[in-house]
Amino acid sequence: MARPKSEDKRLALIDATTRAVAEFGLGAATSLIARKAGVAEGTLFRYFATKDVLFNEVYYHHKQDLGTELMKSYDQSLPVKERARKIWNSYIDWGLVNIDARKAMSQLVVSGKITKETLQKIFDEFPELRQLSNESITNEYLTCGESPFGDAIFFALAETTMEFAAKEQERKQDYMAAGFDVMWRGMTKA
Amino acid sequence: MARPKSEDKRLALIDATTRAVAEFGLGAATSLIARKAGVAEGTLFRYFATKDVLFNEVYYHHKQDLGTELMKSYDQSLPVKERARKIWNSYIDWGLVNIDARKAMSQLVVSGKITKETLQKIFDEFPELRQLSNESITNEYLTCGESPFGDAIFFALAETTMEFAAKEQERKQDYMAAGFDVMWRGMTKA
Amino acid sequence: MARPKSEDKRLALIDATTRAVAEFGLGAATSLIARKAGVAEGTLFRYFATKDVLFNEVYYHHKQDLGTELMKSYDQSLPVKERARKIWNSYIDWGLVNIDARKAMSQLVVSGKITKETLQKIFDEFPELRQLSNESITNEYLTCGESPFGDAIFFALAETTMEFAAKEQERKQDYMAAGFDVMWRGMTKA
Amino acid sequence: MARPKSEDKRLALIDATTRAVAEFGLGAATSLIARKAGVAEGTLFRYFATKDVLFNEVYYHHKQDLGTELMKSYDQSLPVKERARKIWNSYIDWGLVNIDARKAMSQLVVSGKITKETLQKIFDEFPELRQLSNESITNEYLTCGESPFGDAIFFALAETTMEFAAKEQERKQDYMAAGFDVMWRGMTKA
DNA sequence: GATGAATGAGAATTCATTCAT
DNA sequence: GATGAATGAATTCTCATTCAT
Repeated sequence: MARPKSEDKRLALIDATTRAVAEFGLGAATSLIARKAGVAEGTLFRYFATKDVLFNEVYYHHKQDLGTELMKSYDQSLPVKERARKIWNSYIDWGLVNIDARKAMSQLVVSGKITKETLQKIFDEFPELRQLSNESITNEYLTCGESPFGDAIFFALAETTMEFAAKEQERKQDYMAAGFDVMWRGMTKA
Repeated sequence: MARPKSEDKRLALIDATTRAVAEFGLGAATSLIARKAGVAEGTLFRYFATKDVLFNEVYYHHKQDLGTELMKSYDQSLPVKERARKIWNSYIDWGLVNIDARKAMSQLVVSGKITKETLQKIFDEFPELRQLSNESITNEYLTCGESPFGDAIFFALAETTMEFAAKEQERKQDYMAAGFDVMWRGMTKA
Repeated sequence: MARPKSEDKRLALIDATTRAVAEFGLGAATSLIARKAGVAEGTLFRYFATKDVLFNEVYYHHKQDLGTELMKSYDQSLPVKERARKIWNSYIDWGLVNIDARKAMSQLVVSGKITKETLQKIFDEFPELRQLSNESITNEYLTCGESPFGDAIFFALAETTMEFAAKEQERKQDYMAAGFDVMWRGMTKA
Repeated sequence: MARPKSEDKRLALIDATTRAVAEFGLGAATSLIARKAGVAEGTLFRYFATKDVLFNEVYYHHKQDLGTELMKSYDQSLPVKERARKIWNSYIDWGLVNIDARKAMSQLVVSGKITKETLQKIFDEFPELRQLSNESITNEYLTCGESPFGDAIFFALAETTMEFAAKEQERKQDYMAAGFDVMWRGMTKA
């Protein structure tokens, strides 16, 4: 098969990259990453052709992980607001657990190193989640179905909420509720 | 006293850094920056001791510029909502004019290279702006005067709005209004 | 286990450094050293973490070489004076053969770049040689067993002798004998 | 006159260089030296055309200072041995007082940066001192009048003595006497 | 005559990537 | 397939020296 030998090593490299980027930024050396992953310097390049490819795969990996996590909370049977709140809470929780992933990704997004292809792949993968924001948004200034802006706002608010919840974990519940409140009141009509 | 150090060169370097970082990320070489600024490589280091110091000053410069710009729109005599809207609009406008600054800063914030001192200096500089969000926020989950979280949400929403307004400039007014709407409804009571 | 690190390259680098320092002083560029050694610039730093580490290893290498050489002349069965003379002659000879090493080391010793650890390592390595000067020194002003001062004098005289012997190699025997004479008469009683 | 304005500044620069080289080696930056001397960076080069010229003048300055100091102890009326001892003691004392000068000079001598002209100038300046060693040396292996080697040995022993006296100042008298003893016994006949 | 801003050629060191083992 | 030695271009930063003020 095309995929090289060990899936373990692949994951170890992705994990090591996440931690290295969280700690040292995008300038983290590939040799450091390899060391953190417990593999040889050269091995990294057998799994990922270049550092940028590695970065894209790291980004994709975590986004997918997050998406999967959120889907577990997606419950069609719930009323829209409760459906949204469950997703929201899962999102914040994921962020608090995957601190390094969040740090690494915040650098990756703005770096310009994540390709359109990577972004598209993720976009395509969880249509249900996007649908959710479509359902809840009702804003007179935006034509209906203006999902990308709604998505972005949802994420932006969630990111902000996470940041504060991470800093003051004991007030996590407060921030979670307050953030959701802002999001919900902001994005839905009356 | 020989030649005085030139404020022009300082500004040229800050501007060059902004453009270089917007285009190439934080890895942009100091030699490139110096070339863009029209000065010798060594000159850069007479104005900024290290690349990180340069980055901090670039960040500070733009934040201050933004703050000053917003303060021009700050009109105590207006009702709170209109006061907030004027600031909001100025913010979005600033972001659309200073595209490179915005790109550069988004990388700088998450990079971990901006020191606490720099952040504090900016924080201290525009107390009126922070007061504004205090006045408008009324959220049952947040104890009154929870300004930092409110600030952060304001900024996060504005950033998101800018991004979309920048991508589709012809719909700038729509995004501006929609963004403000989300912010206002989200952050104020009823 | 891939290629092993090559002892040849290590030695080539030490040799190249010795020659470069002898010719250009401690300011000799690492790029020049690498070129002289026939390796890439980066390679130098895989063998020696920094230029200073390289310098310490160069110093250690030659001191050890010298010590080993002297030990070959160490003959316990000879009367003390003859034992000392053999060592002395070996020392001068070593210096005349290893001209670059001597030049390089004279710069290294006074540079302050040789660490205490390096000096200690060498000190510990050839106890017999230090014992020799202990045996011969009998000076009424110094308490017996004042070896470090005796050692230093032995070396200082030998260095001086080498210098002159190197400049006028045809009179090497004269300088060798005269130097030893000064040393022996100076350091022993009657 | 040819000499530029202030002799004070000249001396301040020589002194600053001495201290800077003692502390940081020959790599000490000219800007640091200027700062230590309390003058502007550019001023240094109005007094000394290049860094190497500066180094030569520093060397010359201290050697001359030392020579002058020794000449104060030169007393033709004393018997040779006592004449020599007084000089010896002055030498050691000078070294203990001028620690930075000694450190700086030890680096300068071996650096290859001191020109033949500088060395010659000093050589010519104190003929009496060289004569002294001529008078005292009587070594069967060295043809009479072999002054340079005798000089060198005298200096080498004195340097070594200084080093130890500097390290253990409370035993200065012991080292002074022991060093002289070695020198005298070594260099004179019976 | 003094100043210190400006310069740009190097300096040491790093690092993504290649390739012999 | 894995390894890690080797590479050399690129990077940040330094510094002797020049020259406008």
